[in-house]
Parts: sequence; C-alpha cells; structure tokens
Amino acid sequence: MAPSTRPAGNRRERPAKPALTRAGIVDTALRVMAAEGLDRVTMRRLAQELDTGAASLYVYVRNTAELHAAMLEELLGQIDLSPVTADGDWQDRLVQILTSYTAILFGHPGLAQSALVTRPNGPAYFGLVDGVLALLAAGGIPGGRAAWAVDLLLHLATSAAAEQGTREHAIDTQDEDEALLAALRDAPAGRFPHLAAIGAGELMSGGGAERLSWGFHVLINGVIQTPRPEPEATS
Amino acid sequence: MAPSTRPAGNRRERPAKPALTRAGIVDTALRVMAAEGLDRVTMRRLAQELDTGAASLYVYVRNTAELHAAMLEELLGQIDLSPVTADGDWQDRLVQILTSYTAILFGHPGLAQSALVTRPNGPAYFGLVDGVLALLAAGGIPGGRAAWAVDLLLHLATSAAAEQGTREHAIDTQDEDEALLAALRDAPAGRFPHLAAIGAGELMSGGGAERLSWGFHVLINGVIQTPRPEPEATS
DNA sequence: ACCTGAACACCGTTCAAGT
DNA sequence: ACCTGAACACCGTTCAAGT
Repeated sequence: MAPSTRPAGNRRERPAKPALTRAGIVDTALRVMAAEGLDRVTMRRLAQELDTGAASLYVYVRNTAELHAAMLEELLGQIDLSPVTADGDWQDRLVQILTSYTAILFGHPGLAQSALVTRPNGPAYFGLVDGVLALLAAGGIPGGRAAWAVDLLLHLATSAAAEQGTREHAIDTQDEDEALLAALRDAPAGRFPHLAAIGAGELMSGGGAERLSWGFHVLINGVIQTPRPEPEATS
Repeated sequence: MAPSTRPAGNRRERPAKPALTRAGIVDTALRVMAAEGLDRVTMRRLAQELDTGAASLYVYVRNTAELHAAMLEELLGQIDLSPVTADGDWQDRLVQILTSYTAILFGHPGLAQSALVTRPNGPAYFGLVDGVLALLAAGGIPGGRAAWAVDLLLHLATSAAAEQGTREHAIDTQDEDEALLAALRDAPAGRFPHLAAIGAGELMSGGGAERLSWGFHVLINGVIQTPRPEPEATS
C-alpha cells in the first residue's frame, strides 16, 4: 500500500535474494536433494543456498526432522488418488494407490527412512490416508479395523522404500549381499536346519516390486480375515 | 609360552588398559548405550571409554553401522527360542518368539531403528530366522512362501519398536500427538470424509502392544491365504 | 518479528607416522 | 599388524545483538 521504503531498483528486477519463507526453504531443500541426495540437505548447506545463515532457518522450521517431514508432504501431493473413485475391484485399486505412494518414496529413499520415524501430517498425507480408508470401506472392512489397517499398509510401503533406498546408495551393496549369502551358506546346516533346507537363494529371491506387491496382498487378505481384539464399532 | 616381554607388574594385576578386541568394543558400546542411550555411542566416545583414539576402533569395525549391527546381534542372543520346540498351536508359538524379539528391541529402540536399514547377519539372527521358519513349516506354509514371510514378520516387529522408541525418547511426544490430533480434527470433513467418519481417536487408538499383536495375526492369516506369485516350489 | 554472526559442543573417517 | 595423534571436512542448534 505505502510506497516501498526499500532501496531503489527492486521494482521488478530479479530479486537477488528472495524473501525467506517456509515454502521457499522446503523447495530449496527438495532441489538440493534431487541434485545431491538427502545427505547434503543440511541446515548449513540450505542457508548457503539461500544466502543467509543457518540460524535464520529456525524461524521457519523447528528442526531437521520437521524439515524432512515438510519435504515429504510436498512430494505426497503427486500421489495419484484417482483409483479411489474409479471402477473396478477395490483391492486392485488399493494396491494402485499404494504403488503410487511407493513410487514416490522409491524416488526419494532418504525421505522414506525419515518417514519411518516421523510421520507426515499434512493435507497430502491425510488425503492418502483418506483414500486408503475409502477403499477399505468399499471392501466392507469395519471402520475401527480399517483405522489400524491403514497404518500397516502404509508402513509396509514406507519401509520397503527405505530399505531399497539404503541399498542403492550404499556403494558396497554387492559386497554386503555376497557376505550375507556367504554367511548363509556357511551357517552350519545342523544348527540352522530350516535355513539350510530353504537355501540362501530362496530367502533373498524375488525382485523388490514383486515382493512388495505380494506383501500388500498378504496384508489385505489378513485384514479381511482378522477382526480387532475389542468388540468392533459397527462402521 | 615364552615368558612375557612386557614391562613388569602385569602378571595378574588389574589391567588398566585391556587389549582392544572387537568383542570388547561391542560390550563397551552396549554399556554406554544402557547408561546414556545410543546417541552417545560414538566412535570418539567409545575410544575415550577404552582409553585410545577413535581411529584405533576402525581396525575392528568397518563403520558405525556395522558397530550397531554387532551390538544388536549380541542382544539377539537373549531371544527365547524355546517355543520353537514346545507343544501347542504353531501360531501361538510363533507370536511368542516374535514377542520375545520385540521385547529386546523395545528395550533398545535406537538399535531397532538401525536394524530397519542394516539387517543383522550373525548367528543369533540366523537362529531367530530359523526358528520362525521352523514354525511356518509346522503350519504347513510352503518353503518359498515362508522365506518371504519371515521378512514381513520380523520387519513388522522391528519397525514397531523403532517407532515406539523414537516417540519415547522425544521430549515433545505429547505436543506432537496433540498437534496431530488437532490437525486431524481440523481436517475439513468435506475434504477427508472417511478420516472424519472414523475420527482421530479411533485412528490413533490402541496400545502399541495390542496393535502389534493384531498385526502379527494379520500377517499370519494373510500368509496362510496368499500364495507367492510364481508357481511355488513344493516345500 | 525477523535476521545474523559467532559460538558451543560435538561428529565420522582417513592418513602418515610410529611401534 | 596394530595403534596413534592430528587433521579434514563437516554437523545441529542456541544466543546475544542488531534491524
């Protein structure tokens, strides 16, 4: 309203130093992550990128964990929730949105790791939870049971991504796998008879995607079959 | 065999500085963790405790992640595997050993967190896996399916502990819960109808133990019902 | 209210040099 | 082979002081 009192020349020229905002910080964090990985997303590095001091960021985010949660919340906006209202089998549609969620996390495994420990709680996450609940309701799962089931389903997706992510950015993944395989083979069959019977190969078999999809179906089938311990509220 | 060439006076007197060994490092790490939490178990702090320099530890452990894995492996020795060979329903016995595993992790939540990302691979862990496989075999689960199921079951236990652990050592757990509850209540019912229908209370209801036990049963029931995608190897 | 520089109190890991 | 001190390259967070 009143004419700007700032120094001349800032009318519409490129603002060399954009105002600090929470959204700006989160976007910068996502950009740095995309370019160099989550490890490099530190308060100090972000501050440098934003041409300020690390201390300034604490006006907008409480700490690093909250920053990570905000980054994930931002990405969660990309989830395709259209299967919620589409036609077709509810189980298939449920797996579709879980897969959409998983795809985002697989693209940003560091965030998946932090999501295991700090649950996101913004509107995008709520939208996902609401979508899963909608499909469980469509499948006739009582509300109380569904409330618990959401957690199980999202958790499986999150931890699969976190795990796969750790593996991929570790340089010595193959070494570790070989070590584990070797350890499994060396495990005395007398002491670990069932392990020996099944064999190391079988234990580690299957692509991540195949296993995850199987896991989703295990959970869905299990949820259908398993009432909550307490007398369930009727929807 | 040959008489010691070390300085006199070390025959059987208290060794002020015990020899560095991997086992000694791991034990010290466990002691520090018990006293002050996993955060304080740093290479530098451990070195100080062992009266040496941090660099010396790298002769025995590759890095911090490996140290954590070794600590967990040590604790896993305490798991009660007796239900594996006991009488009774295989599902009950399976839940018993999973609960025994969980109890250890709940006592050391920081380690649970690191186990989500770096799988343990020592004999104690193999013993646990073998026990779970034994009970799944007792339940008639085909070997190939059982191999995948172990992962799911142990993962659920691990992540429940990791999560609960984070909460407990966070000072602002209650603040966070209140914030989440408030956010859930504020979530517009029009936008998140199913969330609103179920209610925040329901979504977060249930003690950890109750929910975890339900989760185990969901998985077991699901595993019973859900064949692996490929034609399964016959036992 | 917002922003800053500087400080506090640390980290993991590597490496050349010693024994 | 094992052990060490010192160095490299960083961290998150707080706080008094400025605007």
